[in-house]
Amino acid sequence: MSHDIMLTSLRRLGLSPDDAAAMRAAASPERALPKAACLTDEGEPTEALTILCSGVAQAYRTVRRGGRQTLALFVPGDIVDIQGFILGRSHVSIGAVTPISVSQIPRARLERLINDQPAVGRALWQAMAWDNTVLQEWLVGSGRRTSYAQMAHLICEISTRLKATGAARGNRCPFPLTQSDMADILGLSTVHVNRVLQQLRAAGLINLRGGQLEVPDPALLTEAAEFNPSYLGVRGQEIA
Amino acid sequence: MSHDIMLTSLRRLGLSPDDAAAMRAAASPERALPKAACLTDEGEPTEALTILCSGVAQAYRTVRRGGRQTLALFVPGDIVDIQGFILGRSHVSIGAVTPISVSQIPRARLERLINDQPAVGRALWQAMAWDNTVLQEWLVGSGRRTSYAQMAHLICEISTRLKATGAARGNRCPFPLTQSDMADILGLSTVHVNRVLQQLRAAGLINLRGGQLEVPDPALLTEAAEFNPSYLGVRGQEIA
DNA sequence: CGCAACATTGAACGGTATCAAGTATGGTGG
DNA sequence: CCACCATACTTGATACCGTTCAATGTTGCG
Repeated sequence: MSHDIMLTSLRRLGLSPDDAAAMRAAASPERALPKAACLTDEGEPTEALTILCSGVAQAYRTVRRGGRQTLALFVPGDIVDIQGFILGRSHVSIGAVTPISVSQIPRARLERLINDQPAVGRALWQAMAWDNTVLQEWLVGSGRRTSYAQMAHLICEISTRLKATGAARGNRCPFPLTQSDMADILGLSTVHVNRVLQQLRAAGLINLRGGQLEVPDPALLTEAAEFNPSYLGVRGQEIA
Repeated sequence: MSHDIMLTSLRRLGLSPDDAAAMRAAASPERALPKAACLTDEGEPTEALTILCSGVAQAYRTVRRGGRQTLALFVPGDIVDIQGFILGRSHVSIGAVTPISVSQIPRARLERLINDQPAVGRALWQAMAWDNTVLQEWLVGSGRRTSYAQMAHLICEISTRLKATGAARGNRCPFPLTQSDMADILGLSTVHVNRVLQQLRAAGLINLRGGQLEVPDPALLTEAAEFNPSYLGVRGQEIA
């Protein structure tokens, strides 16, 4: 089932059915990791391309004072740390936010594939460019948005990306992050996250409870978040 | 002279002499733009790859409330907005911080080059990955560093990158940013930038005056900035 | 049932923005 | 050579947003 997610998301990167199938064929069986597990550490050589099959993962950097900064979130179907693959060494740590399962393509096999099928390299290059637009959007949020808009934006982004994997019913979707996860991700205190969520609830923008998110009026939330899904590229598109 | 900067920096991306020369040959003559000029606007199709030959440029996104957020800085030799090239459309605006001059390679010619010489595409892909590490570092700064460390970090980054273009004598180098430029880039008020710079001066870390930066003890500044130049990749390496 | 994780609340502190002047510095026309 | 102006830089007072510390409530699970 989650192997299908891998194929679907590769196809959505613009790969032909053959190329996507070739990549899936090169991938190892799924491996499960518990919540908070660390997949790779900052500075390690990257010997494989990792694809997230289930759960939520994050890329982060640790900082002397003040713990760590989340740099990217990954939902099922996402390729994790393409940058580490192309540079040969990861500049970020990868951790599991929830329990996850991943599949990997060894470097040698992927390099051969890229060499034989230039479209594969091109698709990965583009995927990295989209990762970059997401990072830019986060920097805009961190630098120029109120915590209120940032929270709204995070909720929009996560729910949009999760919906694209097919994990939604109507205007409800699972929301796997706890308040402390969000605090960690946005660099806010858990206390403040709690208060901002209450504001969002009071404004009628969200209904978040027990891992389930309901957005009564998506247009209103989008407005408050200054959210424009175009930066998500292929990730913003629903699965047919 | 600045055409040499282009060749040098292409070589530093890992391109062979032939590939670098081919790219230089494909590039248009330099075009000059005044300070504050806008090279491309958010959302425009990207029909060429742009290389900065002189001056300082920035990529930024405009935000409803609160002006704009700088997402990248470019110094001579840098390729501007590779992401826009690969995605076909720029998601950021490019502006001149100081007067600049640029040279461009039309999309069609570059696509042909990438097709014929896979190493060219690979080098651009890697260059984009390094852009990504810089962006990550900025997000870390924005999210987890004090304005004091952020300022110190910006100064380290800019001076390191400028030095790599050969624009330094001993521990002095030109520093082309005004205090309001820095405020704009870091998302601080000019007032606060001024105060933080005074702290840095008082601590004996920098000597900044009239567009010239002196760093009495680089190790001290690096320490205060939590600056580790490894994230700059090839940009951090001095020209031999 | 009891524990652990998650969520909520209040009070006080601090960093940074904002507003509002004031002080160099350098270039330009008379 | 000087008066003038624009740009860059500096300074002080005040307000607000988000943190920190310290509890307290709530939920779900073994």
